Amino acid sequence: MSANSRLTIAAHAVAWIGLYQRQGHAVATSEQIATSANTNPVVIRRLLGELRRAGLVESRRGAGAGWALARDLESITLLDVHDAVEPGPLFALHRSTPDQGCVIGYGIQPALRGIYDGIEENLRRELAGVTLEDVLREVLAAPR
Amino acid sequence: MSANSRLTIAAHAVAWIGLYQRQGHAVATSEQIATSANTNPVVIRRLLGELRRAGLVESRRGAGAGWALARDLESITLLDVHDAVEPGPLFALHRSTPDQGCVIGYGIQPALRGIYDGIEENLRRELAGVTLEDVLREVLAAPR
DNA sequence: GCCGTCGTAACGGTTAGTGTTACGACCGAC
DNA sequence: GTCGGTCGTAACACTAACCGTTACGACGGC
Repeated sequence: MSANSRLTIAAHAVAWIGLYQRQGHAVATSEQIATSANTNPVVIRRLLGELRRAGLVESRRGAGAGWALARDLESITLLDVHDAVEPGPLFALHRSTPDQGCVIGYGIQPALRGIYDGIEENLRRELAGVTLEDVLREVLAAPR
Repeated sequence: MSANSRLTIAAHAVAWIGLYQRQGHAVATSEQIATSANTNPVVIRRLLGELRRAGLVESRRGAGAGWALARDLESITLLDVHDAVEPGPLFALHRSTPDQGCVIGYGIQPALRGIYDGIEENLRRELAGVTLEDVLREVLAAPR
């Protein structure tokens, strides 16, 4: 499947809440975020729910309810968001285990797993090096 | 994203052909490779067809037909295979363009694209650092 | 009690990957 | 020239994931 946009929408939501809070508001609603991201409020609530389980945001219910950051933008990295909304590995191995009687079939999975693990570890380091504060700064730096 | 196994199966096929040729055989059939990878010959032919378009393998038709490497295992990298069988980007942006009247919605796509591009460039460097010769060596190094 | 928002279930549409069948195209062997 | 094995590719069904949408109960400030 072509890549999905879960990380993008989740990062969008977190940056939006962060900026909104800096403007003096206590909470942001899924409706507001959905308007900015041009999607459905339920999509936002689902993603933010996963971020809440990861301890990145908090939600309040009842009247005047909405979402707030649980941590500073500086302490939230793209890796945090990624791990919260993207469970699977980057590359998958065979769907059904290859022929264990074949030399290649026997050794290919350990070999590729080792290679893939190293690559994914590097990817995670990259994602961990970008905070949502960085993202917001670059967003605000866009020329109009 | 639920990862797919196209890169894995394609690398499996290339390594299999490479080893088979070292054992003195001229060509490998999709049937043989499919048996090793525990999948369907058509799946192998489809993937190898993309590798052929990328200039990594060659195919012969008619009787005694099959597949052969077009280049040395040492000169084929995981990046070559990846580019041949995985067209899309790693992370996708918004499906529908965000609200351009919103500060976040306006700047988020350029910001994320820049970040994503840097990460993908690093991923490509990693993949380019692993040859199919490396893969085959690690495959054969598996203890029985 | 009212009303706005979250939380979540349920459903359908879209897309991609995968497995499978089928059949024509091709070509070496004989 | 025929035969038989393999590629090349279309076609279809199945699965899974993501996404959008509707609906409705839960919650809590007012």
